[in-house]
Amino acid sequence: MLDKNYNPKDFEEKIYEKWEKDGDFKPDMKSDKDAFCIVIPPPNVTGVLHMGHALDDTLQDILIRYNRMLGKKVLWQPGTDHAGIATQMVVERNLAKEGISRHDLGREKFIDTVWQWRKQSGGTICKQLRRLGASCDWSRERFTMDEGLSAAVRKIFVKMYKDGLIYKAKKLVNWDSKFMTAISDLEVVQKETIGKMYYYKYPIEGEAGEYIHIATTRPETMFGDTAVAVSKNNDKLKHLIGKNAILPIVNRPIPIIADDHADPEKGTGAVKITPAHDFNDFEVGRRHNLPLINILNPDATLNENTPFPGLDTQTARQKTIEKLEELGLMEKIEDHPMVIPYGDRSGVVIEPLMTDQWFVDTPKLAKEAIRVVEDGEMEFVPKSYEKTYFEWMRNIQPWCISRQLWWGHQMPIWYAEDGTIFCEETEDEAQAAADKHFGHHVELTRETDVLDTWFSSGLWAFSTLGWPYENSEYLKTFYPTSVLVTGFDIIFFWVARMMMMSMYAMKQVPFKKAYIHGLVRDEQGRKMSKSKGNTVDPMETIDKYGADALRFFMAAMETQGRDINLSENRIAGYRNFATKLWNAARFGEMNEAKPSKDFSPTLVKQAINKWIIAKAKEATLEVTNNLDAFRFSDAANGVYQFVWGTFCDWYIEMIKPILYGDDETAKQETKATFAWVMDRILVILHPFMPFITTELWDNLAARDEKLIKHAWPQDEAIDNHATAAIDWVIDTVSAIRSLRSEMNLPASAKLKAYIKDSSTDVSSYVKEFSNIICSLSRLDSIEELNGTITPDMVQTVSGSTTILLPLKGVVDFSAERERLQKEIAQLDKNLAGYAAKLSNANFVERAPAKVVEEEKKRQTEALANKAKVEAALARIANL
RNA sequence: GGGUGUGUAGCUCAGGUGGUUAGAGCGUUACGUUGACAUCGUAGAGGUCGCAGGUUCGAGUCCUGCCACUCCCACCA
Repeated sequence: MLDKNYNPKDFEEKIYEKWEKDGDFKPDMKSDKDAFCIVIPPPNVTGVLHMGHALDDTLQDILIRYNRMLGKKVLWQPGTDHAGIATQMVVERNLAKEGISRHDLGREKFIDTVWQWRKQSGGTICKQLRRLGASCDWSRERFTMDEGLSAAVRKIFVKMYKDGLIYKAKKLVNWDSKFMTAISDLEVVQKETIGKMYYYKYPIEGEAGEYIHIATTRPETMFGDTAVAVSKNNDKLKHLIGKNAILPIVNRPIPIIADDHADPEKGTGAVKITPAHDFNDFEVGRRHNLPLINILNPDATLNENTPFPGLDTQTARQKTIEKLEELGLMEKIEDHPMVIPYGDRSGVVIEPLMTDQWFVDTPKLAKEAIRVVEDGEMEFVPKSYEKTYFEWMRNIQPWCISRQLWWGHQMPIWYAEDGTIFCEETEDEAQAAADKHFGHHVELTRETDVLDTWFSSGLWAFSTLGWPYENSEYLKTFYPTSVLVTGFDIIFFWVARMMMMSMYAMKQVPFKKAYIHGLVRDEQGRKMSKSKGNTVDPMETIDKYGADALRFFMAAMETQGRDINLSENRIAGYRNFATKLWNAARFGEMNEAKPSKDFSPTLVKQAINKWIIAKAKEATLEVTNNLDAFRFSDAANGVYQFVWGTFCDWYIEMIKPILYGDDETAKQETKATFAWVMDRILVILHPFMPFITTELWDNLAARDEKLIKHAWPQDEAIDNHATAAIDWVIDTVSAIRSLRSEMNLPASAKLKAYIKDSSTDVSSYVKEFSNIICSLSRLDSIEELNGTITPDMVQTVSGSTTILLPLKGVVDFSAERERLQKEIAQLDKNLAGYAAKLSNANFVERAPAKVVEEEKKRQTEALANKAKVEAALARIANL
């Protein structure tokens, strides 16, 4: 017996545990069916589930469950990411609470601490994914720092190094002074701010009283200046080219050079050049062979190349200005809108800094990654994201992969004392290579830098499947994977890197399709963030409304290319939908509608049952087609509409007279049909709402087979002729209900109704369905009009059918006249439209014959209806 | 500066290849406790589809321009 109330808490977790225990998420490797595989975008080990995950993983689970039911060999490969900076940050923060820094511990102990920390709290997000219903094969859970995945990292790294695709270079990189590491371009976020523009002047060497005027937003960097640039087309300033300016405070002469980087229209037309601290200046410096002077320490304080060693940049800036003012060189300070780079994780200002770093030659790797998308080997859904991808890939810069962190994959690089580099997968191999190279034993030291987290994530599609060491059945079976589902915000971080790394390592795309979705925003459409305090915890939502409601919300709201605004109201609405289904199932249970093995939908005799079977098959086809096209909202709304609007609102109401009547044959068939349709609903709803569907499946009958593995119905014949009769009943009932409501006929008023229609079909419908119609529209009786229309009959028209209600004494006829006038006005409006079209020779000649025919039919029908309404009006003219 | 997307009912949004009277949920109005469900039912009100042109027999849908907003990338000495 089902509980009176739908209470997801009672069964969701229990059901999940059973699935997992029974191994239902594992692919049947012996099956000869097609493979279907999704690798999960690995959440950070430090992470907790947020609404973005809830969306991403719901969509994946829908696809996974759908394909599993299609009978494919299905693997959803789960795992987590070690998330270098993020994790190190969290662990360091925890240590800081005890007053310990990572340096107190030393590298090895610190890394141990991270592993310990991962052990105790690393499983949180995977537990939360289980609450959501994610049917991942947890027995294959991977972590980017696992030995297997680390082996993959080492192998690829060495191969790339030997292929010349990884190299070390001294370059200007984005430097994060909080973590004291280089970061990639993508980890820098630009923020608009109102800063200051400082105007001051440098004296010209040997020309007393002559100055060159400078404008800068960062005066403190002047100690790193090694030139001033002026455009050779700058008539006002070009005479200074070739002379020297004297850098004030430090009194160092620097050349005034000609370079087009200096735009005569901007600032003062003269630009101070600081090659070691500005990306543009670096290029200018290279063109002119300028020396580089580094003025910063790794923590972004000024160094001993400046008069202010140890001061942070802000303080040094003030000091510099004071000095310039003392020297009488400061001219003015203006507000200036500008964009300042910040570290996306650290939140501190990013400094361009000259350091030795390791790079991947991404411009080279991008070529194949671009080609396979051009050739359609990998498709973006929606397709428009291709453009974003191409745009970025075609302008890609070398990727800085070295991080001066501790938590991550230490690079497999060893240095001999003379600096010779040996890159091998193991220390022994490196040693052997070094010894051979030098002809004798040499001491090696290992590179301390670790790799950017995204390096190992880039291998995720094949490293999780066992590459390179396991001779993996899984790799053979599931690679390339079927589809990747992820947010547009990590196309560059991850999708692009996976494409490049996979094409390089595997010579095959990592996934055949990439489904890209938007962001989950708050109710007002604002981005959710902890700092704004507008985040909603999916776990709380699940506690309150059930996982099924949250999942269905995500599916129903997911339309391609748009963000989703979270709406608690709407989630509650989908909880109500689950309640509705629950109660429909209870209705079946109370009426002993049990699924029967002998039942075949093709043998059904009664129109009502034929009708619902055809509708159920239509709904199935709709869901199937939409899921195949990744149209999640259309798929979800299709089931929703069928369950609530068709099955509950019409079918259940229509079969009540049968179930409470005494035609045993009809009753039995109806019960069996009900059960069949209920089962069908559970099947097609299962990918969206796995919990309630399973709970009902298991409770409504003894089953041979689990719902999660039940076959998805395919290639069904739909009897399109089976629906006409019941569609007519629905139209008729709707028309009568409207009429009753518009005329304010009390619900208690039991009425007689007459039907007038020339069609012989309708004659038989009236007899066959009179009890259904009466029950649904609260009539005493309904029959064909036998005789003439009496003046007190109020009429309404539906299609070719005229419905007449004798209402003498029940109704205010002036209101009825008004209603009929309104109806005539509406018909006139439509008729004018039809006439305009049909009298247009162009339309009649050029539109397809079918369209013209339809238009004529509509016109004829409207004319007939108008005549009827006018007649009705005439009849009651004097009442 | 380069690129992308969006603008449809009070609100949040659907409307693959142009073709009935433009849909849903929520909200709202009226009625209703009828033997699954008030987490409900029935009926209704509510839209010049951002603006202006164009293509077409026919445009919410295609094209051009404009307005407003979103996001991404680059850069601003």
